[in-house]
Amino acid sequence: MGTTKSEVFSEEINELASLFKAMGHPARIAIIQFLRTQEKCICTDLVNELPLAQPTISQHLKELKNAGIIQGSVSGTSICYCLNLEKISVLDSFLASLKYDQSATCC
Amino acid sequence: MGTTKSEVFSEEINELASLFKAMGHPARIAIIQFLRTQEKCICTDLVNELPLAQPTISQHLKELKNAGIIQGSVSGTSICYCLNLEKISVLDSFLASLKYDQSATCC
DNA sequence: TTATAATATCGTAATATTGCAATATAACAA
DNA sequence: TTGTTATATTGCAATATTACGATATTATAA
Repeated sequence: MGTTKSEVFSEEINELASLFKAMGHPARIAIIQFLRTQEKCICTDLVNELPLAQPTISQHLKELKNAGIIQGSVSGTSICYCLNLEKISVLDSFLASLKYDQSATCC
Repeated sequence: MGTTKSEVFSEEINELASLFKAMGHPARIAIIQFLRTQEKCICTDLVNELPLAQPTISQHLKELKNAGIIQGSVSGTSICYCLNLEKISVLDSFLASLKYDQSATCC
């Protein structure tokens, strides 16, 4: 126990869950919000922006990257991290599909 | 350590993160998907539908309820759980706001 | 009352996550 | 080369999550 039983669920469900999970942390939401407002984003900006240590931020960036929510391209000594709108759309479509089904609310 | 440093983030960010977190598990996505297709939903249906033990499903339902993503009303011996579209909208709006900001993609 | 059925709670083992100091790496500058 | 700056990785302690058996609760039925 302690491990999520992902084997028993469809790939689609697992993908959605891991995307949501990647966004399920305040630091990662803050990172995403900051990325939205920046033309380019390098990690140092985040270290100055967020009240977390550099290794912690690096770790959160890695998780967002693993989930595919952000992309990073090396740019000299720094790195440009950006949102991957395709993945955002996957979540957005899922949520939208819930909203447009009226029978979903019965309580 | 081991605890999320929520104190250092805004309430808005923490609320978004906890909603995303609540959806960040395949069983909970499956529950939400199942709720979407049902007129009414009682827990037994889920126990038959999902390959998880009853206490596990009950626990996941509780987490979704705590986050406000579903609502439950007692109906005799069983319980009718339903989606709370308001919370879904909170997430949906956040994601939509990311999509409509073109400067977000620079990589 | 006694049974039964539906759901919740408790307790706990296994595992995952979080945060960070220390350290490593990689690119550029002097 | 030697520094310096930006980011990543390692290791680890503290805490959280997951899954489920056992058990409790609650509502109705017999």
